[in-house]
Amino acid sequence: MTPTLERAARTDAGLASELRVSVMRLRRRLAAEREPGNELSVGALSVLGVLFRNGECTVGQLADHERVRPPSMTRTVNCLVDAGFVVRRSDEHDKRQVHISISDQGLQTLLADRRRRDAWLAQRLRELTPQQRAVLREAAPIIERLAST
Amino acid sequence: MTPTLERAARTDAGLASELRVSVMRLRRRLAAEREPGNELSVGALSVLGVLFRNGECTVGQLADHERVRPPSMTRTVNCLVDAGFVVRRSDEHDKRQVHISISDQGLQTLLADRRRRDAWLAQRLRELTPQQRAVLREAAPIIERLAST
DNA sequence: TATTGTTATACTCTATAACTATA
DNA sequence: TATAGTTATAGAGTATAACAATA
Repeated sequence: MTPTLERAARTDAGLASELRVSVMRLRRRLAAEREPGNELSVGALSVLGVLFRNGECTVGQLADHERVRPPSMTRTVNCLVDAGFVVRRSDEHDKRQVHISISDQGLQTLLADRRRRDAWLAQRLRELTPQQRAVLREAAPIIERLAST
Repeated sequence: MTPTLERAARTDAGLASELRVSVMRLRRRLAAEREPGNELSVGALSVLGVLFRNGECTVGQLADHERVRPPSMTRTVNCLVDAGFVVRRSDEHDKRQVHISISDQGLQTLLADRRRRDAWLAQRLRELTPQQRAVLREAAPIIERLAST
């Protein structure tokens, strides 16, 4: 069908190119799925997820985990604090550090919001074959690993 | 190892969540790989790729293909025209339409730039096992399809 | 001096709304 | 009236540089 693309994908560079473009497009599509009036950005939701899974983190740890610069994470955390979804706590021993943890309200919002945000993608996934879903199930952690290198 | 996550990924909603976050992170990591002084944005490169593969397109077709709004595509095309990488051509029959095609300079830049841009990801891919690369080779077109639904 | 986080500022990419020209 | 594209403007998310507080 598309011999040039298929051949290209067999090389590392061709696969890199294909994967890069497809990831770019899906991310853009996902970002466009935000519902009107939704106060949580994609990045903020991701931070809530980290706090939920890993527990309390410092701003620096969150920045490293999300692969953004500290000022960007400060801004995201400010939004979450203003919304009452996380709480700041100063470290007793090293007063430079600020610990962030998810609040009850943040947890409830995370779960509800995640369900809502994932609805679009989950519906698209349901339209795939079980084999295709199995491929993505294997691919997701590999992509995650690529991103965290 | 991570029983909660693995269990979650077996449901469509869990897979959606995992895939969404990993795609977000990889995209951000890729965007950060832009070399200093590089005049081509990720979106502009993608447009050059479309023109290379599909030949001449209208602005509207490019906007649809890249899933952006017409004004965004106009801006991207303007950058490419200014750089001499594409050329505009008015339709003879319907003067509202503008056809865009890649120039020789654009093609050379596309190929060189793609090699350079993919270098980081290709290196990461080389660090994977052949099995993992095979999974990604299967996953890329599925992800592309998810994005274009 | 080095580290942690914040503030100030600017850049990139995208969107919506309003507009022009053409059909 | 409807369509293709552009211009004007705004918003979201990110970055770098400079700064404050603490170690």
